[in-house]
Formats: sequence, C-alpha cells, structure tokens
Amino acid sequence: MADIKQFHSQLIRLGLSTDNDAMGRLIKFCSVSETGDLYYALKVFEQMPHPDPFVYNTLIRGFSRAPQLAHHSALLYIQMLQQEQPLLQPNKFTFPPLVKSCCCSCCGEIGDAHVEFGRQVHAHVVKFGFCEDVFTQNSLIDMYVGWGLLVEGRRVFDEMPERDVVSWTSLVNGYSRRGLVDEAFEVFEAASERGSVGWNAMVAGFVRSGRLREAFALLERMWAEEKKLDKYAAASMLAACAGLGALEQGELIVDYLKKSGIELDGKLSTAVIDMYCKCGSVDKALEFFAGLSRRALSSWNCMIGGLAMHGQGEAAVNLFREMEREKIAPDNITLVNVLSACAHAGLVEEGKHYFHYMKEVHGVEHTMEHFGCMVDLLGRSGRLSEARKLIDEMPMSPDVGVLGALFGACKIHKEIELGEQIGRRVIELEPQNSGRYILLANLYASVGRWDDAAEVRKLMNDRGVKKAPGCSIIELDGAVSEFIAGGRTHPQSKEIYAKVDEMLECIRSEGYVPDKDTVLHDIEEDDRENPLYYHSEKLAIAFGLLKTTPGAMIRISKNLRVCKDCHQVSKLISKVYDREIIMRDRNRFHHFKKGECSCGDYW
DNA sequence: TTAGGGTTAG
Repeated sequence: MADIKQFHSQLIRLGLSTDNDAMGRLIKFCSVSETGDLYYALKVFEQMPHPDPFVYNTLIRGFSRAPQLAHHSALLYIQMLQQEQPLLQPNKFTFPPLVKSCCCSCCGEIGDAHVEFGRQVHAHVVKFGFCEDVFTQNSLIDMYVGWGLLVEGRRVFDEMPERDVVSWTSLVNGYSRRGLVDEAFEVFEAASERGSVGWNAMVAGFVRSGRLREAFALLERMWAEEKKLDKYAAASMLAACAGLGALEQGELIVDYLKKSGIELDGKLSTAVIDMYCKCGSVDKALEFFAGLSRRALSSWNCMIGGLAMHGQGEAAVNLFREMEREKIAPDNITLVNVLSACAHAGLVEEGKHYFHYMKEVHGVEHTMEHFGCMVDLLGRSGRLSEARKLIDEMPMSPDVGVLGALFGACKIHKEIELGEQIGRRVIELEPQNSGRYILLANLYASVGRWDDAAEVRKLMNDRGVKKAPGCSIIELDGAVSEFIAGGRTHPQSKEIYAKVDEMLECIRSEGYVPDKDTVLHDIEEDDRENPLYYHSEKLAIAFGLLKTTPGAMIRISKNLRVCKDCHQVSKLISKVYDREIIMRDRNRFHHFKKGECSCGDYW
C-alpha cells in the first residue's frame, strides 16, 4: 500500500484527483488486490465529484469479497442509483458482485431482510435488462441455492436462454451442499459441461453425506477419464480417502500433487496430514508435516489430533509445546485435541494442567467440547466423582456428548447405579442413537442383570431403532473390500471363514479364551451361529492374511468400536502370525504388534 | 465479473 499512496500523491500533484480514469485504476488496486485497503479506496472515492459506473462496480466488487463488509456493496449500489449529474445506470458488471454480497451475511445468519433485499436486486436485474447475461444469472442461482431456496435457483437456471459450466456447477453445488446428493448427481450427470469445480462439488457432497464409496467411484472415474485434479478436488478426494481409510489411493493423490506442481497451501496440506493420520500412517503424516515450509494453524491442529487418535499423548503434548515455542497462538480446536490426547493416553495430571492453562495463558475459553474431553479423561481413569463434580460446575448445562462421556466411563468401570441413571437420560436425549441402548444393555449384562439388559433391547426394538451392522474395510492393491459381521456375500467367503477358524485355533494355544460373557449381549450380536467368531474385523484380518505376503502390515478400518474379544484376538494374531495390524475404530487407532496394543488396553 | 477445499471430545 505504501507504493500506492505515493502513486496517489503523484496523481494529486498532476491534478488528476477527480479524474475517473486515473482514480478508477487506483480504486481498483485498493479494492481488489490482496494487499489492498478497502477503506483507503472508499476515502479516495469520497473525494470524487462524479464517480462513474466502473468506480462503483469496482468498489462493490471489493466489498462483496469481504464477508464482514458486504453490506457496503448494497449501500454503494443505492448511492449509485441516487446520483444525479450524471445519472448512472448499473451495467452487466454491477450485478454479479452485488448479488454475491447479498449472500454473505455478516454474522453467519441469513435473515428475511437479506432474502428480501436479494429479491429486490433480482427485480433490478430484470428491470435493467440483464436476464440474458450469463454471469448475472449464474450469480442469482448461487444466491438462491446458497439460501436453500433450491426451487428458485432452479427456476433461474431453467429460464436461462444460455447456460455455461458455471450455471450447471452452481446448481450441482446448491443441491450438494444441502445434502440432496442424489438430486445433485442427477444434474451433474445431465450437465453438458463439467469442470473441475463441478467434480469437486459432487465429491465434496458425497463426502459430507458420508457416502464415501460413491466419492471414491468418482475419483476412479476421474483417473479413468484423465481429468486433472486441481487443489480443491484433490482436497475433497483426500477427505474421501481419509474417511474410508484408503491409504494407497491417498498416496496416489499425494504423488500426483507432487508431480503436478500444485501449490500445497494450508488447507491442502491439512487434508494430506488428515488423510495420513486417518489411514493409520501417523509416521508419514509427521514426515509430511516436518517437510512443510509454512504450517497453518489447522495443520498443527490436525497433527496434534492425529497423534491423539493414535494414542501418542506425549508426542501430541510435545508438539503443542513446539507450537508455543514458535509463537503460534492455539485456538479452541488445538486445545480440544491436546485434552483428547491426554484422555486417550491416560495423562490425567497433564490434562488437568492444560485445562486450566489454556484459559490462563492463552485466553482460550472452555467450551462444551473441552468439558467433554475432561469428563472423558477423568471418567476413563476411574475418577467418576471428579467427573461428576466437573459437570456440576460447568457454566452451561451439559449436552448429550458430555453426558455420553460420563456414561462410557460408567460402562468401563461397571458403575452400575450412576451408569443406569445417566444411560437412561442419554437415551431419552438421543432416542435414535442405537449405541446408547447397546451400551446400557451391556452394562446390565456385565453385572449379570440379564432381565434389565433384555428390557433395554426390547425398548430399542419397540422404537424401531436399528443398530448399524459392524463393518470393516481393508484396502489391498488400491481396491477396497468390505466385510459385514457374519456376512457371506464375499466371493471367497468360504476360504475366509476357514481362515478365521484356523486363526482362532492357532491362538488358542497362546491362551485365547473367547469372551463368552458378552457373546449374547455383545454390540456385534448377530443371529447366526457363533456370532462373536465372525465379527467383521476377524473376517477382514483373515482376508488380509490370505491376500498379503508374510510379514506385511494389515490395515483395517471399522465403523464401530472394536469389541473386547476382537481386541484380544488381534493382539494374539499379531504375535502368532508375526504381523503388525493397524486397526482404526470409531474413535481411535489400535496398533497391534507382538501381542501388545498401542492403546495399552486403555480405550 | 459468476461456482469449489482443511483441523473439533464421546
């Protein structure tokens, strides 16, 4: 800006301070450039006796790009219409940014007033004759779908005399962002033009809705059609890989990024770190993180969270300290991850320390999530009364997450009375969450209260709540295979089941005793015989043993939490077959090696 | 001139 101010003073000396052409260029730089200064642009503008539409448009565009200041765009537009001498009319460059500014609400909330103003702007588009301008119409589509007014967005789209790739993409994006992924996909397939933004909108939609296989299928289609991934599509694809635990595909994307020279900005780097962590390769995440020349806050957060997920609590705390040494201010997410790292690794004193420290030293306020972590930390380690005390002292009333953490702790420590009380409360708060019923039923079962256990299961059935079937995924040679507990749909299921039997026979000599207590009341319960023996993770491990060379690591990703019996079996298999097994469950990783697990049986 | 990506406890 210093150069610009000097340039400005030169223009003034030359007597050009009221010249639209000269001042227009100056304003353009101040409003549109990354290093510009919108308020300076506004000051220059205020000195101009007769600004022209170019000047107005440029300022409107500048303000429309700053969500907090977008209301200035509307004010400028009104001012432009009110100007006399000379009378001004908006042109086709006026509306796209003006419409955009209608979409940006200053506080994240869209009020009726915003929508009303947007409709008035739409009326002006019609009045001034820009119904055939593709840019303006595209902006209107985006405005309506951004508010969730999909029918109106669709109407604009349908009435356009000509459409371009942005029109199609905006519509796809509108459906996709509202979770109407099927509708989005229909438009996507029908589109006469598809650009990388459209591919990305579609993949991101699938990822957001948890439809990872479909996201993945699109990635394969993109490779097949030799479509180039740009940094946005790559980030979405990495998120799909992270969700599925598809390390090989994720690495293909990272290789592609390196080869194509796409700039690794903060968001993309974070997506890479997240992919490595969630695919079980925390070492590669660390290596990648170490190689970054600039690290965004989200990258630090993601790396600390990744270490937490893998039970490397001390490493996570050390990384947090390194962050402090580099004078990077942590945010609430950083601290959620630090506390969760302490909880997963049983670092009780450290957790307590950072809980106070975050507020005192960094001024980060305690949120619900921080209390949730602390209740988990205290409860898991058996300090149930301390956890209760913390809940009682919370400044806000605890949400179902915080109570759920206490409930989980009751299950671990067989705190039947408190568990029953909290469990019932949590079930009523989230009556559709099957996991809560199962946990309470198992808590009753663990102390031999079979009738109560059956009553909870009946309650769940009566309410029509279904448990998601246990499902494990294993990626071999880039292909993802899926196993459902007790399922026999796999073409090689005969061999796989035989392998499971062989596995279990082998580990019996190492002292394996099936965890029979929970057989009938286990979260993986299935109608078939010996349900416990054919849990999805056992099937996936058997498949891994069949398909990989001796000594190769086996990576499995599971949709639910791993049960006690499968945990025990995995430990023994890692010893008997001399294999490392990395298993991701619903909330953390287990590294099985030589008969031990990285979680230290603390999960 | 218009459309897109990341990190959050249980």
